[in-house]
Amino acid sequence: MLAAAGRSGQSEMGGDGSVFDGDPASGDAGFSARQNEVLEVALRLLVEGGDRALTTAALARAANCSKESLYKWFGDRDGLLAAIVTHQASRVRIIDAAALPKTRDEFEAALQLFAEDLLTVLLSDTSLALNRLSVGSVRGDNSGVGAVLLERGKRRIEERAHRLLEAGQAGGHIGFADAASAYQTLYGLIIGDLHINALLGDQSAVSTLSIGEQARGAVARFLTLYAPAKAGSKTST
Amino acid sequence: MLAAAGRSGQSEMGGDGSVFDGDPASGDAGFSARQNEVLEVALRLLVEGGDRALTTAALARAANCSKESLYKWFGDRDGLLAAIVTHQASRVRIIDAAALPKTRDEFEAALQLFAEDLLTVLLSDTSLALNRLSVGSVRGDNSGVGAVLLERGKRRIEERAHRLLEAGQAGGHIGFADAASAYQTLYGLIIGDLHINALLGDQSAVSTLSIGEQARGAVARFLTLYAPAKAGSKTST
DNA sequence: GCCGTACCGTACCGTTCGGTACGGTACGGT
DNA sequence: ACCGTACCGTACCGAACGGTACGGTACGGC
Repeated sequence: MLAAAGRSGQSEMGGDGSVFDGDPASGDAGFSARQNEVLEVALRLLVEGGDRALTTAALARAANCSKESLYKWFGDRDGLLAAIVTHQASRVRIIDAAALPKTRDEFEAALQLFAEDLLTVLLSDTSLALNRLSVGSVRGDNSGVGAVLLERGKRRIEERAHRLLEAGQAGGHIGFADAASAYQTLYGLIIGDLHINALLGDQSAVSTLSIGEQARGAVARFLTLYAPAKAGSKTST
Repeated sequence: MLAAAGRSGQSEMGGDGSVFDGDPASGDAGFSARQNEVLEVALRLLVEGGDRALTTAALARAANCSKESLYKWFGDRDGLLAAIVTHQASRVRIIDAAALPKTRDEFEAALQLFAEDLLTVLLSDTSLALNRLSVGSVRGDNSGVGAVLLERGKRRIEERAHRLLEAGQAGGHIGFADAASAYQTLYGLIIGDLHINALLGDQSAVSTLSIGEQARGAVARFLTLYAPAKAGSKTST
């Protein structure tokens, strides 16, 4: 199982306004060019038609490749799904370390950017399709595609957030005792019930509020809660 | 489609500490005793084995009923799934109207109870299985089991929360301009990323923190944000 | 005693899908 | 000219599943 899945992050960069890399074939993750091409088509099928639309036959036909090649490359249908997740994860921009915020304004801006990125990614058609797929394939003791998505997607975002929070505390902009708890609060404030609603097919999800507005509100609330020099909260628990 | 699914809420009651009714066959929702019995078995199969374990043949065998009866009762496999969701929704206790909180302490207690209930329900095996099922069956333009779950499950909780928040504002315990926004904040603070993690099969979900602790923290943060007479927050947005 | 109703158990059908096998082709190396 | 590699396209197989049909049985009404 999981025949082809190696290599970790490399060659990160991001400059434009999008969270995704523009070039469909740039986010190498250990697959050949042809394989990435096929995975791209698979992803498209998945987004358009959901789980059941992604049959090996349909993928072979849509991608102009043979089923035999699919099984040679990915070994298994689950291997294919895992490969899709890995492939997509390598396409998401993760602003790495480097320019950690120093001033208060920089910190707030970084927080805002993180919130917007999180919302953009989590509510994108691609991510929703992938999450639906992963959620649907969790069987009892786990260890399926869901685990792959958790590892390749969520964990990385979580790490970025942790670094950001640590930097904020180091700079004296925020104060917290438990980083994990603080992160969970931040996540909750940003996402709310938007993600699960979107996953369940509720179209109204974000349309009411722009992503920028939603992110701004979340950041403001987060700072209200965790900014140290402000109001006299007794920090329960 | 959706052959047997009528009748709305009726005969609500709840007294013990659990969020679920104890009697498996009490939460009538328009189905006969035998049908509820079968739905109960279906729910068990779904929880134990996920989507793919719930085949009509397997259900018929496990519940000692014939496939023909299944199709007579629920018309369709989707009808069966919808019936399962409806059936389970009728089993969840929704503390209705009546004793709305007056004093500040009552309000906080009600908030705490709401948070604990929400966590208990959303992280229960049953709810997770149902959510996985619903999420997995969202095809493009929606209108599947996901919609049913949204309508029968989430909306009702949302309404309860709204009444609670309104009561809190009426009593002067909290202040907000937009109820929907306040609810979303409350939801986010309570759930965070626990729900999606649990849906993806992450066992560690709640084990770290007890539900009571998690709820307490969320309520404290919510009150910090929305209590009017406390610190001088400028209520952004 | 007769009939209708509701149900069970089993067998059956058509379709779909994962996975395999086979023949054919382009291409680069030697 | 020959061969290995990598690939495509198609056909095929076996299993599983949704859905239907049929025979049999318990039971209540009359």
